[in-house]
Amino acid sequence: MNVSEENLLKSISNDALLDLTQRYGQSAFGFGAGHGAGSPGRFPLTPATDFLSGQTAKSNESGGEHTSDDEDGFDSLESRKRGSSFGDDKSGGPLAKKSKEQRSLRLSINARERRRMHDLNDALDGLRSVIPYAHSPSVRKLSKIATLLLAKNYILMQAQALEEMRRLVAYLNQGQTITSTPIPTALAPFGQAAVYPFSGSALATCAEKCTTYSGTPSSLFKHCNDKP
DNA sequence: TAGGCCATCTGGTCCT
DNA sequence: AGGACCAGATGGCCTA
Repeated sequence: MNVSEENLLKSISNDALLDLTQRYGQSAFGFGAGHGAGSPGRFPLTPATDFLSGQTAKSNESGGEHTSDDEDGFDSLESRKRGSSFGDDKSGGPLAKKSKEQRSLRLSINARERRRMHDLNDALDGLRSVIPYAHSPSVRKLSKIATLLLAKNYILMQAQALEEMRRLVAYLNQGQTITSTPIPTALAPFGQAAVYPFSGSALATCAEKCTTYSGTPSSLFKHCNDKP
């Protein structure tokens, strides 16, 4: 990851991500063959506890199974569907001038790269399956960038919740009880409020969030209709 | 139709 | 040398 990408990720806040993911609930599932009529609508964030059950997505071991069409360079469905002229020696592509040996090498490299990207996408699918957003056929799949940003957000949320939990346990270990003694203000935010600073979290306006996180790249706020 | 997202190809660079 | 990784280019599909 280069520096600019890292800065981009660092600049994304919790709420920017919530908005970002909500944006993806407004249109039909839109990925490859999955395109189709879907009922528009926002997908609600599911409670974090739903994602703490220890469930893990199918592992994405590199070197896993691959379809045979990865091996020949031009038999993949996508390649044929695209009708790309890349490497098409019959249409005068870049490989037309190269020897049979060079072409074979190029096809091998292409297949390897394709396989690598498929592994990467499998890993992203695995990530999508364990981060908190509605997984439904009628809900559009998170984009790659949204997946990464939401995952980062989720990790930060979990880390913060864990810290709050530790503080609560430490407090209780001092001989206090929740029922007899009000929880100190410092511990009160344990839970959603700790990671969602806006009052009435679900009611926070886009403008409020955009203003608060003005450092967020504007491209991630394209959905915001009331941006200041 | 423009813009977003994606898959694929390609050449370069780095590592083993 | 071969493989992994990366970024740029290209074109297809979909949505607003």
